[in-house]
Amino acid sequence: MVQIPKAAAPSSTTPPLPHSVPTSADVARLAGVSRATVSYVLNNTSAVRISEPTRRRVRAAAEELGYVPHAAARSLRAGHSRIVLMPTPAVPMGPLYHGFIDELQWALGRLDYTVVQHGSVGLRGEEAARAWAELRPVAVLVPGTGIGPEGVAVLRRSGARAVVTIGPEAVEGAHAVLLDHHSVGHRAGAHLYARGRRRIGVVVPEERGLGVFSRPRLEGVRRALSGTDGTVTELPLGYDEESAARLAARWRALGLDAVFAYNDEYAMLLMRALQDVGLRVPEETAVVGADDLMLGRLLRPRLSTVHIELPAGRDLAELVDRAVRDPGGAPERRTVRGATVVHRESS
Amino acid sequence: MVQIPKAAAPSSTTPPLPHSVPTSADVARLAGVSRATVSYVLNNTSAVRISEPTRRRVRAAAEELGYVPHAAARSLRAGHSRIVLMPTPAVPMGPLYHGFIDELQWALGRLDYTVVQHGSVGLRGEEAARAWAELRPVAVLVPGTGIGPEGVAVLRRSGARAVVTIGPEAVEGAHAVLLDHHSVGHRAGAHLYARGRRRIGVVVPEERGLGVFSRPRLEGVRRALSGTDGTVTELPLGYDEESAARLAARWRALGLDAVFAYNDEYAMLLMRALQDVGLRVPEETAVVGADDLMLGRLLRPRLSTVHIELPAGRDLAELVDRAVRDPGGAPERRTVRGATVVHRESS
DNA sequence: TTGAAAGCGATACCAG
DNA sequence: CTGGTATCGCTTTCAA
Repeated sequence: MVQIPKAAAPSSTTPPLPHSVPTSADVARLAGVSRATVSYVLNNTSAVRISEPTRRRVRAAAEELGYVPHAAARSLRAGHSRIVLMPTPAVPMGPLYHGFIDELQWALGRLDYTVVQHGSVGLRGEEAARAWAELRPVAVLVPGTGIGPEGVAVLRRSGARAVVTIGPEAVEGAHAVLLDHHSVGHRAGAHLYARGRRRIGVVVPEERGLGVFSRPRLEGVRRALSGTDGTVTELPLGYDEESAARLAARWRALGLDAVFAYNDEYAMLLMRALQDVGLRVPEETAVVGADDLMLGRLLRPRLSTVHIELPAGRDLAELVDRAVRDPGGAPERRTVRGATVVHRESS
Repeated sequence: MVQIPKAAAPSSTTPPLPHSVPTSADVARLAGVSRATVSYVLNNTSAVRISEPTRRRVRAAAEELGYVPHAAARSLRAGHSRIVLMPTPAVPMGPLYHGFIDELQWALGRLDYTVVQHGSVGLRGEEAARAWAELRPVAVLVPGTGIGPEGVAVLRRSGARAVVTIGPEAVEGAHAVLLDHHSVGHRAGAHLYARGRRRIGVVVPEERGLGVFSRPRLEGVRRALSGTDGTVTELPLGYDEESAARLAARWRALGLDAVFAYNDEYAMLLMRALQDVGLRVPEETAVVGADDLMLGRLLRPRLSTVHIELPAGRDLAELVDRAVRDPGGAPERRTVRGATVVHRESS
């Protein structure tokens, strides 16, 4: 552990500042009052009346010293924090997800929570949960499948009053926002079938970690076509031009008349490659993406897509807040079924 | 402030757990040793030799109770944290930036820092700095222009051993990674001029907050053309199809033969709109983007772009680590000049 | 209206 | 080798 001398010998570049961080005791000393009074004034404690002159002296002293309260000390004393922890997913997420996180963060901020994104490098399961628990968050929002029942238990034991998973499956003991990837695939499959397509390809990204999302989407397409004369073909695809070109090269051999491309970005990649080998979209092959990015509207043909209605950041923030206030409540499971096909020109 | 009873009356759904969080004292009690010994064992303190049987008893007790150390208490005692704070920029950032952040977070994690992203809702300048300072981070990485010299001073006074700004301009007292947007524009301008274009438009996004980046880029184009027979026209553009369509509708009237579109996303938006009104790219109008996203390679014509060489997350992480270990060192200013034109088909 | 003091959880010194 | 104990910065009774 690094040694930090409490007061370094003033270097020549920093003349007059031995530079120890001011505490409330320093403020008290300067204002000529007790630390208690400082606390009362700075927190506007209503249960106690402090004379106006005293208040002014305290505030002035705090200002002069540049006093900033110490969050860790405060929450140690209080016995709880306002930290909402969000592990950063190891998987590269798209713009849809990033937008969602931004909104959520903003909404939680409004409710006076401090959002902490924690990149847990290479830790998994219980080990990761333990690392998160050290921060004693009041709530934990876990995207994807970064946690199991044991992990949830660890967090609850460490005082987390709410654990919410955001992903394809629920976890014992935690609240869950269930992103129904299955229905995303199902909608896409049904749409393509309804438009007369029968031999349907489904892109499965090769990027590791995406399987959690792509598998249920694939499964959804399968389900949509089961019992019909339609067939489903799995198409591994890496997110790069060569991979797409390779796939496009053997496209005619595959004999497919439609493809659900996992999401809009893979769809753009693949559609481009198909057009480059002379395939006509949608005449010879229909293409459907997902996520409804701006991008899709700009393609020619305009990309059909599955619009996914993520929960508003505000709603999720309120779910968290409710769970924190009533930690005894039964785990809420909220399934997001907002998948709808946006039919444009590519299908 | 919310009142949280220390031990809630066990609700009917949670039968046998009054559920107070285990502390090192609990572990000590269960293991039949003192808290000191627990600390020694759990931290593998080498200065002190503890007998193997005792170690086992302590570890077993910790395991049984599900003990997790309390980060706040620890760093309170230690007098410093390993927190690196990164305020989330209020401005919507693109995939380039998100990738950079991910990498940085990962690299800092490897150096055993805890990265905390803090969404400071609506706070600005010194006020924001104060909110950040409450967490007593050992270092603060500020993207964009979220902080001034006073803010830096607040953070340093609160014990931050390194403040690094990542953006277009340096701030007194802080280390700086200078993203040279000026040269991005300059490169684009010079490229277009060299290819015979003379009446050059420059897209300026209407989205608020992007001005910090777009202004220097515009200025760079101006500089590249100053003293030549080329002209520069400022083109406000919102990130939506209508705005692009409006701009495209009056394009011929503008009499431009080239446009630097701020970045690849705006470039795609605009190029699409131009093509939709029958303009040929690049014959009638050349288009250049920036950021070198995958997206650009997929467009037809393939999008020329300015590739921006962001510092590797690893390098920046090392800069932070160095600054933390030697807080007296003079502020490093590292200018990122890695802007190079990638000439494809649209120019 | 203000002050003294206890204590949150963990660590590290100094005795034993 | 192990156990008291002071301490980090802050809040909050309880007394004065």
